[in-house]
Amino acid sequence: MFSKACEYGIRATIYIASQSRKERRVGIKEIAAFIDSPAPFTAKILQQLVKNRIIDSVKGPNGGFEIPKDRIFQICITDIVRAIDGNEIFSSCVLGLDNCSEAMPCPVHAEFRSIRAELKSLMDNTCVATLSEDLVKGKSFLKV
Amino acid sequence: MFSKACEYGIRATIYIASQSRKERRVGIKEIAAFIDSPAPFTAKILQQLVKNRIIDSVKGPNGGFEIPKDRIFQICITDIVRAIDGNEIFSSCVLGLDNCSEAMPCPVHAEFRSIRAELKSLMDNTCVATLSEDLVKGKSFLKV
DNA sequence: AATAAAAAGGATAAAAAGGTCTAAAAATCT
DNA sequence: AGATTTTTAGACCTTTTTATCCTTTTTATT
Repeated sequence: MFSKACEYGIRATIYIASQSRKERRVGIKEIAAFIDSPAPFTAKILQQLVKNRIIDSVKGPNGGFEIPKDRIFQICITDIVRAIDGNEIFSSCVLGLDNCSEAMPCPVHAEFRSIRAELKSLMDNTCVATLSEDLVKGKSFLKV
Repeated sequence: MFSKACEYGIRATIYIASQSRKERRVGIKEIAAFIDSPAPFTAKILQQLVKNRIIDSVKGPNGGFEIPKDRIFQICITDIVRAIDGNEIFSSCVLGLDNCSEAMPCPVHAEFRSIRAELKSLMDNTCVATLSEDLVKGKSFLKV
């Protein structure tokens, strides 16, 4: 469904959010260890998230990544996916046709219409605040 | 969502089914031209589908690929996807965790539970007969 | 029997995704 | 100011996916 990069990106964002709730900035090594991902690769992905204004970074001693507290309520899964995998997952044809549309639909176009809308809606309405809250409470996990 | 191989596999199966309805066997070149896919690569994918008893092949002059008429009602999208991409799409964690489960869920596990079930149900209940019928009637398309 | 037509199989190549490494830049602390 | 810590940036490597090509096998037709 998502690329590896996107999976790591979502997991990292949720972890950073969980720590930002406690006013803690976290470094790349800590993030990679907590979400069980390759550190250098994860660093690359976080750079993309910084450029897309999803997370903030601070260099130097006591630096790291963080998310302003109010912003964790605004960031939804869609934002992270768009920043890393782009818009294709929402817009492209299930069977890979270049110009699939209501006027010239692929054979499964109608069948997938509503489920794709549901998926989009789900991702639009699931914010990082909720996801990180569950993590903090020990109700969800980011590795194993 | 699906690999390129799987997209071609589904498109090819629908086209073969549409011709099998008319008792026509079709060769790889015709299939690739109709669904606008690379012929040698598509041939490889069809081999997998033959091994998985989704389609039949006949060698020699007037040979090609076909699907017994009654079988087009039994083949669903799930069958094709399983034969090519395997079961991961149905079973693996959205965020890539190895042991994501109800007991140790990833942060989006609950959110995606019902939509994944819907997706599975949709794919289980969409058969090649319906899809090829729409194609024959000119209501759906397999290229451009 | 010879020929031609078609899929099957295997080796190879190109492109994309996934992942690593090192040097540079920025910020803090002493 | 200098040393240290941390992100940033870019080049590089590896694996997987996508795609091609050539030979072999099978079958039908003449």
